[in-house]
Amino acid sequence: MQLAMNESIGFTVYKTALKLRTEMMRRLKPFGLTPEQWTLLGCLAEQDAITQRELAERTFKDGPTTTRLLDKLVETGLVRRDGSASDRRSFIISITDKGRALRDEILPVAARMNEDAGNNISSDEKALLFSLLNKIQKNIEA
Amino acid sequence: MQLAMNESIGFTVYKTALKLRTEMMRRLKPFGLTPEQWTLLGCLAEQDAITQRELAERTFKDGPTTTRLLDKLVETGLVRRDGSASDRRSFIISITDKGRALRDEILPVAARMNEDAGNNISSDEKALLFSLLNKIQKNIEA
DNA sequence: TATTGTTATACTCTATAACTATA
DNA sequence: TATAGTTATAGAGTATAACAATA
Repeated sequence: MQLAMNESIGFTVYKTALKLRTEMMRRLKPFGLTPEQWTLLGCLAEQDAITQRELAERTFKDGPTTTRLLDKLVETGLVRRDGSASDRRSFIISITDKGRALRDEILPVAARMNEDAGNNISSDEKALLFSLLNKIQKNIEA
Repeated sequence: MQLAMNESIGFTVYKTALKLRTEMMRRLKPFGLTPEQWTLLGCLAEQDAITQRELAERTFKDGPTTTRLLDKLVETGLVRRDGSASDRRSFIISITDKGRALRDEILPVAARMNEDAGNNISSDEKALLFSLLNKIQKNIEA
């Protein structure tokens, strides 16, 4: 099975993802954020004032996960939930000044993480890696 | 951030891993196994009668996680925990006949999953993908 | 002293389904 | 009917620590 597992795309990708997440979690710990919370915060820093649903789609998270992650970010004052004027079912999610400041602090850490993960991997190889991973995702959705 | 997220190795690998796991979970549901339980069962089918510690190392799971997963597999009668004769601290983990039968049933499903995920990806590309993912893991460990 | 494995705590995230409120 | 979001439940992972039994 050692052989078969190492030939499994799912197992190999999953194992790599867990290691990456664990290391990112370690590096984000001083900032009090998890990798997933950071994904939302980083997304909002680029695209502010979007609905919860749109945020969920952009970060590829499902409804309940987004609700819980946002609860935490609101609780720590990094993000704001405002009722939508046009649709009273919706919330408009915005990043606060505190959230933006924290994001600016974390940005170099995230960049460094990406550099470390991609050490000794050429730009061409990285491009191919992204393209293959995207192809795999599309294969699964099909 | 849309841009930055798609340039992030961690985010892209993680997202791919989640999609793969979700689909695998769906396919394993009729057999009553989760992807992680399947990993243990498949490993044992190839390498029977190993210690719990060795199983954990082969599947890259930590102690508490392995304990919990094995509890479930023992409970459903797919796996056996026997005390080791040579080291009375250890358990020898074996797959039962029921476990082996289930494994034989699932094997083609797992193979099909791997084929589907790797659709339209050449052998050379797959080899490169595995090599890059392994390089990333080593980068993180360093 | 070190190792094997268990137990416990406290979080985190994901998937799914059921639910409320609104469109 | 469909959609936005919440809540509840269950499985999985991480981190940490403490612990018993054995080497």
